[in-house]
Parts: sequence; structure tokens; C-alpha cells
Amino acid sequence: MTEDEIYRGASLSLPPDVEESLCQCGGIAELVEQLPEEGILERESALFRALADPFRLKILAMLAVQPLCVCVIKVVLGIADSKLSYHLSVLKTAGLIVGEAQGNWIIYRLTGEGTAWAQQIAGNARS
Amino acid sequence: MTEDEIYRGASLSLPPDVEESLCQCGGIAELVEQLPEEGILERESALFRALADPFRLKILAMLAVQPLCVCVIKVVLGIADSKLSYHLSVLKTAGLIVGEAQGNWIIYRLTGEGTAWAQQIAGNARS
DNA sequence: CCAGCGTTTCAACATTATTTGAAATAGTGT
DNA sequence: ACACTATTTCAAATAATGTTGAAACGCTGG
Repeated sequence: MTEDEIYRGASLSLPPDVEESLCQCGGIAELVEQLPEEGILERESALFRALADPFRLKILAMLAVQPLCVCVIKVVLGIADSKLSYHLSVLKTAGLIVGEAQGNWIIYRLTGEGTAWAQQIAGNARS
Repeated sequence: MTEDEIYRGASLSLPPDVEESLCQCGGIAELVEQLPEEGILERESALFRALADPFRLKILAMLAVQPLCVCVIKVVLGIADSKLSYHLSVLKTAGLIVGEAQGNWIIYRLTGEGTAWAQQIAGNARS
């Protein structure tokens, strides 16, 4: 069977309900049309990967209260410097936080996107 | 320095702005109060982990169009059976999809939570 | 310039997640 | 009971992420 046949659903045996609603939707080809582009899925999943760790969620929650320097975050989390630095770098790379040097310290704050996610997380936590 | 001292912020040298707003917030102890519980962060990060893969996001997007059996998803994604089965199991474990057997087939559909996330993803994709 | 502090970087290691192919399960029609 | 199809399970191989401790960096105050 050719790829074209597959995409029209011609040679795929399907459960009746799926087959019917697939046809109404315009078949597999139409379905594929409606999916987000590869690049977008790539970027979105990268964002979710950055959010996929309890330490990092906790950092976002803290920064939602107010901007903080690394040493305060460290005391609250109770983890080693280098470990914290790693997690901060993940959040930074994902564009959720930014750090601004201030003398000896670096003060981290949420970006716009970081703020949005911190709110969403707090919202889900309530339910 | 005792843990108590640390938590009151007594013995931590901080950048002036951070120190001031921390005091206004009620110090580190107050900050800690406001954070979500450990268990909740655990569950939320697990959810994000399930969303942290392009294949899985694509599956959610497909199921947002209509419920589908494994064989259709497989054709669209173009991946091996066992690989697809693995990703489906991750989404299922996370409570984003459910599968219902129908004769020889298994038809997957979004759960309520899965629907909510699929919409959010489609929304972010637009921007 | 030196010493101290807050933070990051690095490389080795440990842990966890994903991929692969083969075998198992379960339903269907004969 | 058999052959067939759709899907899952399993264990081994691979890849990606997270952790650790030591060393490095940049700033500040003496």
C-alpha cells in the first residue's frame, strides 16, 4: 500500500466510529493539517521539560513572591550551590527567569512568561 | 548560626532591596509559608514531565480533534508500535488520556485534564 | 594587590527516560 | 482449535538529565 493510500485512510481497517468521524473530519490528511508545526512542539516540550522538576517549580513559586538572590533561594531549598546553579540555569535557558547582578549578588526575578506559569502552577495547586 | 536565625534572615547578608522587601513580606519564614506543599509540587512536576515530549504533545493535539485508535496515531506519527505504546502509557499514567477497548482496537480519548492541556498547548502554539 | 564572599563552571558519576526488537496477550473470524 | 490483527510488555541498549565536589570567576573592601 502506498503512503498516499494510507493517508487517505484507504487501506487502514478501523473501528466503525473512528472511521466515520475520521471521514467527516476529512480523513487522516486533514487531521495532519490541524496539528501544530514540528518546531512549535519542539519549543513547547522544551518549556515543559524546564517545568518538570519540583525544585524548579519551588523556585518559580518563591520568585512569584518577590525577586531573590541565590543565597536566599539556597537556604529555603536547602541544596548545594552547584545544584541550585544548575536548576537556575535551566529556568534561565527556558526564559522563565532572568538574573541581574547587583554587587556581589545576583538577583533573580520571573520574566513575563515565568510569571504566567507561576500563576498557573499556583492555580492548579489550589484545586 | 542556628537554623532559626537563618530563617529569620538574621545572619544572612543580603542585597539591600532584597532584604527590605523580604522584611516587608515577613522574612524567610513567611516566604516558606507561601510555597505549595511538597506533594503538590511532586504531582505537578510529574504532569509537566508527561508533557515534556514532542510526540506526546502531538498525540494530545490529534486526540483533541477526535478520539483515535492506536493504528491511526501510529500512521500519523510514523513510529514503531512499541514506541508509541510507551508514549501512550506515559500520557495515560499522567491522567491525560484514557483508552477504551473496542473489539480488536483500543480507542484513546482525552480526559478532562487532557482536554484542558490540549487547549492550552494549541493556544500557546498560536502566539 | 590580596583575601573573602557569592555564584558559576567543569568533569565524573548516578539516575532516569527513551528506544529497540522480540515475545506475549487478547480479541475476531474461520 | 487455528491463524490473524491490534496492541502491550519486557529486557537490553542508548541517550538525556541530575548530582557531586573541586576549581574558577568576578566583585568588594582593606
